[in-house]
Amino acid sequence: MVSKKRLNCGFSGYQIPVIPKAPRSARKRRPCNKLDDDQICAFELLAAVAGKLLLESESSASSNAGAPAGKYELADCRDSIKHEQVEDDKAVRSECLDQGSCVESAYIPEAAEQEQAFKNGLSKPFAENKFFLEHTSTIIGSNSLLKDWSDVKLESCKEVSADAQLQTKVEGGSPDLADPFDIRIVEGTRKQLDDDSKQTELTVANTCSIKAPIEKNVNSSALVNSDSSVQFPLYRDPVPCASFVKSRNNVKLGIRDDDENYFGCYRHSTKIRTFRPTSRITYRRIRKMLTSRHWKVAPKLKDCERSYSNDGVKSFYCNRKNKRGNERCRFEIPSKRRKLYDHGFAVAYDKEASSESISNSHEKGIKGDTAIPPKGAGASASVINHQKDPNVKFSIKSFKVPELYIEVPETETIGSLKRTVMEAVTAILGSGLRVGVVLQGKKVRDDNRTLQQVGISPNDNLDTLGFTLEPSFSKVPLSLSPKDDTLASASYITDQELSRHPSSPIFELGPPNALSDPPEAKLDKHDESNHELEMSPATPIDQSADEAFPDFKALAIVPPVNTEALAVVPVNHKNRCSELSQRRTRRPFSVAEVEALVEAVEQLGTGRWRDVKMRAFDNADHRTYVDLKDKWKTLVHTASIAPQQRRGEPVPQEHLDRVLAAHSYWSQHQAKQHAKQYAEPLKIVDAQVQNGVAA
DNA sequence: CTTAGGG
DNA sequence: CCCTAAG
Repeated sequence: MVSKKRLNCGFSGYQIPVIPKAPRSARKRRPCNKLDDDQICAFELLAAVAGKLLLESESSASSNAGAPAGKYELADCRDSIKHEQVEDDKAVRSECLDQGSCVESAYIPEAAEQEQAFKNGLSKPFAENKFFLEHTSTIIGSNSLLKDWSDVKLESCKEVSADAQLQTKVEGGSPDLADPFDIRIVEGTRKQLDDDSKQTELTVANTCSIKAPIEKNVNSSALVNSDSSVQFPLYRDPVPCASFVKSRNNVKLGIRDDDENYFGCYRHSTKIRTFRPTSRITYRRIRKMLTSRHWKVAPKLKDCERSYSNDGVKSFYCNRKNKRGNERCRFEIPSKRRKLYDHGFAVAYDKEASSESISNSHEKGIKGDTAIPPKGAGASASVINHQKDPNVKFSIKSFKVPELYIEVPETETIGSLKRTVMEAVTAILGSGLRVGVVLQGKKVRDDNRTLQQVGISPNDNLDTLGFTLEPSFSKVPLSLSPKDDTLASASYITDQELSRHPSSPIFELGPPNALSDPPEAKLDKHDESNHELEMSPATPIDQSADEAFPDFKALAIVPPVNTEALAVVPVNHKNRCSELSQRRTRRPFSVAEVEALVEAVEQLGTGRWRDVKMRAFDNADHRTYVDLKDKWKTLVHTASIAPQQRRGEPVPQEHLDRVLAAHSYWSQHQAKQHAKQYAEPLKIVDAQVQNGVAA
């Protein structure tokens, strides 16, 4: 098996999404993938286009968000594209949709190849077979499909003739993609394309790279208006700066997670066992399983960046290294992320797309209900109504973001401050966002109510309608039910750990009213399959002990509306735990913890970590006996090296001396008989009392 | 599940 | 911290 490390490192900046490109010889033989390569190819091409577009736009996102900034060259897909007709779409669909494994077998094995192909494509586009996608266009996946595709403009260098060709084919009911390089889809072809929506749909469903975007947008199909521009699904990772994520910037936001791992308002840490359906062990086991699966599934995917698949699970940790008052808060993002790409490349794709959404949303506002500008701020949304249209159309200029509290030393530089703010924002975004709907100043909490019921109609002037973004730092555990959430919510506030660690949080981020008014969300009726993802009243609560939580479908999925849409992408329904495999946040041991550990080991000796754990860290769920063992290991090492070589928070020499003494003692006495465990230690300690430590 | 160790 | 082999 491929080494994990290899998979995780070496990436800087955005990574190239592994977009399933063309089927190569290998893929063709893929047993699981019964789809005609051609079918996929056609879509893959589009996917590639979209991916490329996103990549491109990413770099220029800041400058020209909404302006049609020229065209983007697409990677050459010649090798990978097949030209044949799309066949029985139904057969195809049932086949792939019914077996989630299809995704795996279809893409994973060749991820490397695809990636390479993609890169190659980027580096050496064929002059004659270039595809262009207008910058302003984005691809919207929607169950209604092709009609949206009509908004995507693919231009071939060969132009007109090719153009005609395509249209002709389309009309024929089966778009012949024999020469994908000559495809040109323009507005005028909309209708023709509609005729083939079925086929497209099928293809989409079976194409990993596109699947995610589509499924997300499926829900919004109804809202997609005639605007010629197309938008990408907006729910993905809003973090614009990948480097942030990857570099372990330790910024602490809004949460306090001291040694005992508790979070001010959003995270609840203490014993969640009560509410936690599964034990830590079980949880870890799950993680483990998922992890292994992950490798199998997407051995080539890099996971330097976090992804936010709507159904994925991600962990979000904010922890402060220690309680020293002058220390800056930290927000650590696991650098070694391991994610499950249950949706194949969807994740990566989404990731890239997010940036696009960001840039677009700024200038163009958001249309449809799934759009959420990661960075929007201030202004609320306005609603544009069109008389005859039964649909309520929204044009969200920007979103109001939750309050953000940041505290930095006055000696900080502006640059540093900016960075901090950026990190804070990133943290919010990274943790997932929820959309809140505010009507006439009141928050509309019932997700099950229809627009009509709450008073939003196409003919009304909904000036009082607004949208907000709410951070969802924590995720609702997979098996946690709404009820449980409530419990958890109540408990976290009184978390005993809060009192135990009176140190004040340096950062606070998120809705100030988190405690009193925990964000809530009702389950979407339509959302059976997304059940676990539903946001619940306990959303803000954290399951401190666990590293990962089911992710909400933050943005994209928030306002799901269309039930059928889900049917299109059944594949991921059960893969909610996609990101359970994240590495735990690093939690350096505090001096106090070290002391406690030393104390316990002196008494119990090494080799009885479980006992040590119960004795000294019984209430620290985040410290497993393995952790303690590891810590002891490092302590011994630390104690045996020169002080200059030590890193991290310095451990008092006194403690280190005790470590060496205890280590030495227990090494000789090996695990003595239990009868001695309490007597011996005392002697030892006494013998080492040089430093005045009382036994 | 625990330990012990390597990574 | 993670992962695993062992017991």
